[in-house]
Amino acid sequence: MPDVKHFDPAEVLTAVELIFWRQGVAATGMQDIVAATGLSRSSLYSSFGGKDDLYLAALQRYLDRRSRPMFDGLAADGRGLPAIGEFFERLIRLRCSGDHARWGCLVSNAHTEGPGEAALAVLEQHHAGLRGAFAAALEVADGKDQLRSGVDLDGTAEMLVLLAYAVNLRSRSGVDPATLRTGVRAALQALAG
Amino acid sequence: MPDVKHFDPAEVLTAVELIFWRQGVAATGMQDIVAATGLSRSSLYSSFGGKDDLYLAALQRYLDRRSRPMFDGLAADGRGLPAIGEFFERLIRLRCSGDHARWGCLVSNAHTEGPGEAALAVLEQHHAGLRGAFAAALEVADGKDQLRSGVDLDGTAEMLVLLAYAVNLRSRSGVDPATLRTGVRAALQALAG
DNA sequence: CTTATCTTGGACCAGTCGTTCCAAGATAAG
DNA sequence: CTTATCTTGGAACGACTGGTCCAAGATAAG
Repeated sequence: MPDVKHFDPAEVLTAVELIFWRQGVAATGMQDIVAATGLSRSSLYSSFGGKDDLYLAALQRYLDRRSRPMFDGLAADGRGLPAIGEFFERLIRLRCSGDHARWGCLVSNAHTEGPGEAALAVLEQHHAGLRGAFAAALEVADGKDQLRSGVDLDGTAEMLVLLAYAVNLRSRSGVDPATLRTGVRAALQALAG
Repeated sequence: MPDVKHFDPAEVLTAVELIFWRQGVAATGMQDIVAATGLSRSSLYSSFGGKDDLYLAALQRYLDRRSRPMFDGLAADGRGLPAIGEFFERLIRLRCSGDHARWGCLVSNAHTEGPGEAALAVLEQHHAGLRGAFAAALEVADGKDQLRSGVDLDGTAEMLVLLAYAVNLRSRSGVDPATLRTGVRAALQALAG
């Protein structure tokens, strides 16, 4: 008897994710979302709730569909240090060129958007996921004797996560990707000795 | 003949700097600035221009009065690696405790505020200043044989800058300062070998 | 086709945005 | 004190904010 939705929720959330990613939450009005999705306010509010709910859903979706696959790829890569190098290489390319150049990372950007409790939980998921992936790659590297002796694996995983955040942040300023590469390379060389 | 200003512009700019620093540009209304400074809109607009001009002035002031002294202190510190370690120690303490805990760094935060040309120029000044300070400290460290052989000084300076940005960013999530310290310490240990 | 139920477009809400403007107040030279 | 000039408080501006509401439209079971 009832009517059914005239749109695909997943598709809509992707559009929302993109607009928040590029512009940030504060700079994005519901009007922009209406325009970007083609939906009316009624449909948006009845299906997703208000702006904050929309943002949270976009954040979670970004983590699940964009970040997590990268993390999993890194964790599953059995090469050790080269896997970490390639991760950063891909990250820098992603952040500085292509469709999303200079957008940074939606989750990193969220740090400066005055995230609420729920958003902070997503940040924590993101951090733990990336740190875990680095830790896995470092353990492999250690097993393959790719690391200098005496390297603190936990601390180094944390350091690499920080480096990734910085790449995300700095990419929004339009920094030269070569500059980012020199920084990352210096970190990895210091580990390999 | 003319009247004179009934306030101290420097004092007002400090209040503006604090509010932008804590809340971000987008989340701060002119009303907030009126309340924080005690001035009326007329005085604000006639003396400083609009919101964007105020932000730019606050950004520049932050760089000159807060960042630059830290940079200069680091560059002038003759101890080499320990100077870098203490810089990060002070940074983490500043970002995670005290009056400005969880505020991050106004310049780092600016990356996600859709900075215009003028603001980007300040970001560049900031980056160059911090990088120069790290480079100076690294050169001292190298002269004192505190560094492993084969360390790329330029790349390492860039890496340390990235680390500082990440500390600033992550501090806004309320991260445990001890976690930040382990990451920083891992980076420095990798340099010292 | 009827009917019950959900969705949808778009008008509409009060509140806030950054900004402008002007009369009233303050100032100091003459 | 007069007067010229600048500053100041506060009202007002149109545009836009996130959010609500309801009549009209779409849907599919009976």
